[in-house]
Amino acid sequence: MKPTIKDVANAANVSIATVSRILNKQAGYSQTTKEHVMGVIAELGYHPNAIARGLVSKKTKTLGVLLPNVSNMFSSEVLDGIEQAAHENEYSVIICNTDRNGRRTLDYLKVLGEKKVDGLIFISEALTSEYYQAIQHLNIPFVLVSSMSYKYQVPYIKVDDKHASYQAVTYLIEKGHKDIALISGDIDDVLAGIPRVEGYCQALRDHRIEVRQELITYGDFGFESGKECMTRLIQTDQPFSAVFSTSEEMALGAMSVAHQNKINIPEDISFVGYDNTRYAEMSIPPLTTVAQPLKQMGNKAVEMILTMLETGKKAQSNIMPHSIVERESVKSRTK
Amino acid sequence: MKPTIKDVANAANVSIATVSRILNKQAGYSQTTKEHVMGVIAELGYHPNAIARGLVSKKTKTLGVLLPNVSNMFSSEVLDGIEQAAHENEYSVIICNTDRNGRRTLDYLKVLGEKKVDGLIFISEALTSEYYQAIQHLNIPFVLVSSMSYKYQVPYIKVDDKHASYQAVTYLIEKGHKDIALISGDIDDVLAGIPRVEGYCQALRDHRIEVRQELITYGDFGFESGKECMTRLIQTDQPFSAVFSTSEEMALGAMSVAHQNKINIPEDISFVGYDNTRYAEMSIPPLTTVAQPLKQMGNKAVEMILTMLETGKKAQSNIMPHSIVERESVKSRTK
DNA sequence: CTGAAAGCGCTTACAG
DNA sequence: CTGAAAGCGCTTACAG
Repeated sequence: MKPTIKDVANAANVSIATVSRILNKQAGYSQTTKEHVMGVIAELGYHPNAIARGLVSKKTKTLGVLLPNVSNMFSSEVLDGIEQAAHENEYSVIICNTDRNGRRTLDYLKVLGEKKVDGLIFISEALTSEYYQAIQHLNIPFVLVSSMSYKYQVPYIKVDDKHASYQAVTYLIEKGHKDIALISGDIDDVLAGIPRVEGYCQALRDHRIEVRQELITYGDFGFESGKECMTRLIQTDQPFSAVFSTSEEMALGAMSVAHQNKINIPEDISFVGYDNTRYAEMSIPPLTTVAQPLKQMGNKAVEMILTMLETGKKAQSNIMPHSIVERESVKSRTK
Repeated sequence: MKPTIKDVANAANVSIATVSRILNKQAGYSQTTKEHVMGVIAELGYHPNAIARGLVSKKTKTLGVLLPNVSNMFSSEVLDGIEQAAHENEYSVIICNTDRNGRRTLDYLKVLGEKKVDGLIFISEALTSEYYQAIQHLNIPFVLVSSMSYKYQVPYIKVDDKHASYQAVTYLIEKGHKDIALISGDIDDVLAGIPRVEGYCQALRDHRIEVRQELITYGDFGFESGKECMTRLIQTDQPFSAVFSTSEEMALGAMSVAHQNKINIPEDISFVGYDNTRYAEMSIPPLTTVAQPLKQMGNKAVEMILTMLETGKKAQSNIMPHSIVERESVKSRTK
């Protein structure tokens, strides 16, 4: 069997207490015994049992992350950042694919509670009061990524959606576009839906361009819905020279439909996306897009959890900077 | 504080042993006491501590998965399948981003060992003898996904790479193509590199088409390398009407370069990819590709682990079926 | 500088 | 059908 702390204590002729102290770099042993014990540990190939340690220390050095979809670039890149920062700080991460399903989420919350994770990260999930209660009960730090709550005071980290959207549309206007269609996510989405629509409207108004409802369509952030929206847009027969899509996937869907309809990008219609996942540069043509620093947001999220773990206080929320990454999907009509 | 098993035992006036039995659905209590205890549990909002349970039962109900890259569609989709099957069987999954780095991988293996995961899954990682030794030492079931080992008898689950590649090229030949370029992954890659090149060569030979080295290029499976390969291919000045790329990302990279060079797809050059991640259908034009059942492979991998956990015996390896998914990136030149 | 002992929250023989 | 007790592998006062 695998050696335990007892085995090394016996072999080294010391008590398990001093082995423990040495392992945990606490004070209370001479340099000599330390060296001797370390030798025995190496010799025996001893590794501490994190489960036993967790039982007494009440710390598991693991974080739970709940996300709506693992095979989606947006969450993947945030997850990448989380995993990286976690590993650097010697934490593990357990992933939970909620599928945006309430029961599933609550179920995961139960499991994570039983497994005693030290902290929780929600990626782009709206925080229902049911979730909030459950987490409150767990009594561990948690943060929201690309989401926030008006009702509860929960630390979050996100981009200013309205502002980002405003800038994207302004960018298009500055490139000489006036007839700009919008492909938005869910209208009911208080976080990634409404604010981005507002940013769009505001930008138009600030430039004295009329907001036309026929040019606004609503999808669900996914590829298929982007296709549907674009199809509807084409069918309205309203002319437009550019489309701003509030997710990368919808932008790609819209571009596919454009391509099917022999619409040249950007000659006939310009496109601006949102997110800046790896696939923005992989599309044809490469997508100009509003960039969210996804990986950094993931890093930051674990930093926040760690701070909360250390200080016991709520971390401060962070609004991350966004930017426009110019590629080749927008045609300038200014000259 | 959170109630423990002791609290419910006290409140219910029974011993912790019977509470434990009820919780674990073992025999040894009357229906009456069961109901009574369940009532107390609900009332107290008691949840068992999985860490304590794990310490005695030697089972953590968690699996470790090591993958070279989390923000990559291939691994993401396999991971999705793993997470799903794990959750259905009440297992959690800890993700470890190895970055194809030996030290990192070994480090993760150490951590996973200390955290006592019940099983291990490697996604498209070559099994070095160093890894093998380390895992052997852990003494837990593990399986390889989209990989295998000639040296060690480790259960794996993958597609027949050579055959899949053979079929893709044959498909192109049947569509009337003779000058077919190849964009392969690493030449040194015994698993996803060489076999696919062999399949390509074999298909050509079987159809009495000369294999020309100038038409074979090597990348690293990534987008950028796909671009580079395509650039080189164009520069050789050798004519070709189709390219087969052994990864989706490289195919997308190659298509981007084609687009930049005003090469029409598929009118001028046809493309066939490999993997069939979600992005195959999202490209312009939608990519015809060799499909690997990624999500199913993930499902299957956990099934194998569970079987090994139950029977204590090595699971049988699985060769999963591949297929050609026809989309719009190949032009037929037969008529 | 070091050790004996209690305890973390469970499960599992063992005894009745 | 039920309980007392040992034990899983650690950490942490406490005492010396």
